[in-house]
Amino acid sequence: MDRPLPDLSNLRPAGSKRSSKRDRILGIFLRQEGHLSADDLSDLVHREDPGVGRATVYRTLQWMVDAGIARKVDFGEGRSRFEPSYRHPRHFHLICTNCHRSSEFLSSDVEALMEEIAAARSFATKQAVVQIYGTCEECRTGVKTDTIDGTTTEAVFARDALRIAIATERSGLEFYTRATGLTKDARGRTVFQRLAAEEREHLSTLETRYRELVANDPRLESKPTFLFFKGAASGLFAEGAAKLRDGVDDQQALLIGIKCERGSHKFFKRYGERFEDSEGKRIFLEFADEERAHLDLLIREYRALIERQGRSRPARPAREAAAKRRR
Amino acid sequence: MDRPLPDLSNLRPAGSKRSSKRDRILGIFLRQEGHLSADDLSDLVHREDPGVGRATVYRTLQWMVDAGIARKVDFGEGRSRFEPSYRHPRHFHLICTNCHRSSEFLSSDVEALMEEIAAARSFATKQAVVQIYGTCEECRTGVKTDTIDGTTTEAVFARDALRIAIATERSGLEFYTRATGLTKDARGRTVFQRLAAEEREHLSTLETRYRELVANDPRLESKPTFLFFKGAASGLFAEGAAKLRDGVDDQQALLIGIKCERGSHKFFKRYGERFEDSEGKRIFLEFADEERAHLDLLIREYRALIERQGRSRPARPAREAAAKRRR
DNA sequence: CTAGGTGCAAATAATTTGCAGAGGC
DNA sequence: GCCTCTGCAAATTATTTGCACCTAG
Repeated sequence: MDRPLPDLSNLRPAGSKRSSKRDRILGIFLRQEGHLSADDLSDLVHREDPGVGRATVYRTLQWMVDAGIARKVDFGEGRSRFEPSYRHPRHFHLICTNCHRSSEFLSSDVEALMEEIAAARSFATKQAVVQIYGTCEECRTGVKTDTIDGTTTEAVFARDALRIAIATERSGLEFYTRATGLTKDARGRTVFQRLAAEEREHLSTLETRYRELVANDPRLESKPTFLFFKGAASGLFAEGAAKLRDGVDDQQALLIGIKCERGSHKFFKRYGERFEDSEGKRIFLEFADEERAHLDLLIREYRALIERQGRSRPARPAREAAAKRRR
Repeated sequence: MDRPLPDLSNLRPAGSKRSSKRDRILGIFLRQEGHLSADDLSDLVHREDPGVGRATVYRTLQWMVDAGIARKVDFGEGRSRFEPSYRHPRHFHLICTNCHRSSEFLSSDVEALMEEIAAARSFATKQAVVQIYGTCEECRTGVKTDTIDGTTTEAVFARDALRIAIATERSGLEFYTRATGLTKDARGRTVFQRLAAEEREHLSTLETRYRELVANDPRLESKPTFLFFKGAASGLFAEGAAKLRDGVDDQQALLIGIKCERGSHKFFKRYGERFEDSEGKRIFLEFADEERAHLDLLIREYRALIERQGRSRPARPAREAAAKRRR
């Protein structure tokens, strides 16, 4: 279970020096999993090098937080804990008040709601803390359960990112397949066909990647969900496909496709951007690019259709909206 | 702005005694607004009665938390703060890292998501903490804004409860009005008519109550939203009304109505129950009862319709489901 | 009378700081 | 050589506890 350790050799916050002690503390910190308190870390360091003072550990932790290597978390125990942020997405916590272990999760839905609330209060959010206190399954039933700890978060996050991307692709594929069948205009049909083919191809790429990831660590598949998302993106296409069923003309079909791709692009971009470098981040960002390409294709096609039809009235707002989203 | 102070004379957690000091500390605590630290409170108490030791303040605060009079909150400052829980619903916080003030909010949507997440991890939730750290409007723009503090939370909560109830009633009224127009069966029409009439009546009751509340404190109306809900309940009826527009038969209309009332009842009940005694709580619980009555009426009518039609097949599952929700 | 409640001072516990010496650049 | 880092011990801050005394029930 050795994690690739980051190359932090160039990491040096403003006006700070390297030092062997600091390097050692950092190394030990990154090698640990879970949430260490300053004292925990100090003890660990002492075991390897008794000549390191507690104050230095505190100072180094502060430095790590400033440098973005670590994050301070507070579980209301009257002391701070620290977690590495390298390749470790920002997340929320479920905290067992019985065994004092914590398990991590992320919810795009909760984040979206918090953003809305902050916006409603004109509050500029810097950071959000979500902590659910209670009793974990193991403490209640005695049955050992697969957990997500600091060591596995990254892999589980990548797994969930892939799952979401795959679900979205599937949903998109169905949408475009259906749209192809419905479109009357030959040119429009070609576009939908092309998009369907692309989705199919990406889908198989993603599925292969998923299989590889799981093959790497077979326990991965049974780990609980880390990223909760409630179909934020994949739901869009399902909704779009449902609308197609109600019967729409070519122009409407394109508009629905545009809406889906735009929403999807936005979701994946936003999610990809908020993470530290990680596989999951890369999956989201790559996927966002693809959705973006589809979106551009659809918009181009939509404009062409409008021109051919001479129905330019609805074109203007759509183009403006598209331009706005882009800035 | 004097708040009615609670009658806590009988308040006495297991094996505890009255004492004049404790009463004095409690009184001062309840008279304050905002989130006091133990030291803040200790200083306040000293001003009135210098003969009270800091330790007693700490002990009394602990006692208040045990007795459910106060709640401990931790804003990551390295010390605890306390807020009164009497007539003060559990809530979440927006915390300004600049002026160190905090403002309160509640989101049924966030809570619902957290419940789902906890359930997915088989985690028994005891308490949830949601804190949004950032910069408040006033600190950014310099413009004073209406805020919600400990003193006003209860009134704002009541206002929001009424607003939600009113929105739901409006939405329900529209639903039943439309359903009345659509129903072919005379008896079914009577039921919808009756429900529409009831909604209209309740609506005017609620609106009167809202006007009274606002008349009591004119600043109330401009206070920011405390309870965010995203149409959790009122959205149901809008959805139902949309379905009616697609054309449904009497039986389906009843089923849609049942679904709406059930969702609405559940929402208001759940919300009402989670609060300490307060106007908002009462509004929610009364409203839940009303929705419940409507639900029963609709279910009764649905059964009668099924019997008359001799189409008993779908009746069974619907009744069972209804029975299940009831336990 | 007796189980709590209370003040005071001392104890803990987590974290910070002053200072003199060590070490990176 | 200068500026930062480091250890150590002392200081600070929030909170708890021991103990002798006090008070409500």
